[in-house]
Amino acid sequence: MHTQAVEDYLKAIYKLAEKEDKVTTSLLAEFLNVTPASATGMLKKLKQMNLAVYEPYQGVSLTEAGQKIALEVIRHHRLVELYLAEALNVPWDKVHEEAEKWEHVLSEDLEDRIDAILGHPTADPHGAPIPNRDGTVAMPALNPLTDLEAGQTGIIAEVSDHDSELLRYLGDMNLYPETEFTVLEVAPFNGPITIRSENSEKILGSEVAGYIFVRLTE
Amino acid sequence: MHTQAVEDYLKAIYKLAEKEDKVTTSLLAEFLNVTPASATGMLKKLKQMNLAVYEPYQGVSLTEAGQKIALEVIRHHRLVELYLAEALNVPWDKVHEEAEKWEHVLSEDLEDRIDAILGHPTADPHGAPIPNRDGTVAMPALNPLTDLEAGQTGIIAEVSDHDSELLRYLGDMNLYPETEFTVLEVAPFNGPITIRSENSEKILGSEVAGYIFVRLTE
DNA sequence: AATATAATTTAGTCTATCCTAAAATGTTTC
DNA sequence: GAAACATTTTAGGATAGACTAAATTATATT
Repeated sequence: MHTQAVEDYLKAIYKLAEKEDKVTTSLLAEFLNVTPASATGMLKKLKQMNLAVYEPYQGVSLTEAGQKIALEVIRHHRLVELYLAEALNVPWDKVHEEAEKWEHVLSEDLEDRIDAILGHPTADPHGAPIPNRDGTVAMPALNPLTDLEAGQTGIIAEVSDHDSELLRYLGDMNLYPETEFTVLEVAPFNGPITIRSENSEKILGSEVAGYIFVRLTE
Repeated sequence: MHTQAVEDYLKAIYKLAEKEDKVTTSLLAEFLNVTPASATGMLKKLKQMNLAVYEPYQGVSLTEAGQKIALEVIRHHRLVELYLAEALNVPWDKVHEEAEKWEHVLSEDLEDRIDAILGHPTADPHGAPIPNRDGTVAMPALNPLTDLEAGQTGIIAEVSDHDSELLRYLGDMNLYPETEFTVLEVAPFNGPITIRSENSEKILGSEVAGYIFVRLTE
């Protein structure tokens, strides 16, 4: 087994690599709330363990072995999030924080039991895909809500889970994954976006809208 | 929050103090699978944190603050054990090992949810009492099965949970807590004990019988 | 009471992970 | 292409918790 710090670094590198084209030491350090010097130290160790490809000043990427572990940790995290929400009624703005601790202590046996009880789910409460046991992940192409234009219809697929205040705000408006909506108006200059869902109109600032990712239905 | 090691030591001291009249450094070290030197080091730290009363060569005991933490950890452990058994169908010989990890990451919020879902239970799957939130524990006086004589009737109250092979063995014979039985025969010289429960006769060696604690019914 | 044995503590290392401060390397700008 | 600035690495320390080996203290035996 690897230490929690190793798992956290691998997960962070994986997640950053999804968004950024190059994962730098400082980016990683900021994401994990450590100093760049600490990140450098860990990167050397990950390299030595053959979990990461790293050359000084060149940024990092994961080896196959490293990615496998990262995906396992993410799978644990998202399964736990969903389990907490479904079975223990933990509000969706709190599941991330709890899962952050639980992901490191989940045995494979328990993972299987939770997976089965949940009916082999494919997404966590925020809509993020749950990797399969074999290390594959379905990654549908999604659009940020800010990309849509008036008249378009879609379904909320995923929302960013890092800010629990955002989640509470969205929860108050009943904007959860799988919610259908129609864009009524998009104000210019990054202005607010007005949508209709469940027969009520909601106005979202562009920052919030940028954290919501959707699947277009027409 | 305290470190996991601190919590483990406090729990170990508490548990040992239940059985032994003096908790020595080497006893503690053996229980936790560390060297006596390591235990000495931690005891100094626990003393400094006002969690334990410790004088070199005199053994340890817990302060009120230390006992409170120990009981919280034990409460977490036993609630998790029961939850794993009831909600996730984890076999009773495996719950201890899993709970050993989970007890340290359980938030108070989640503890309350689990407690409520289980209906505020008073005993874990092995019959061990679950401490209350306020730090009180019901400790009924129990007798080891080896103390009974032929003709006596009782109910299994608790079984030792440290050896999972023992648990599997007892499980195979359907000897779980709350099982009623009658002692049919006690062979002399620490010989086997024959009991009848659920209409079948079972013969238990004295070692096994010593790990079973009962409530007399007549 | 003296010695032998057992238990315990001290002293000094080791690993993991973090930190700060300083040095080195890269990048941008003129 | 050289200064100015940003990024990254190196060097040196801190803390937690474990270890081994040696020293100390307690207990048991005669």
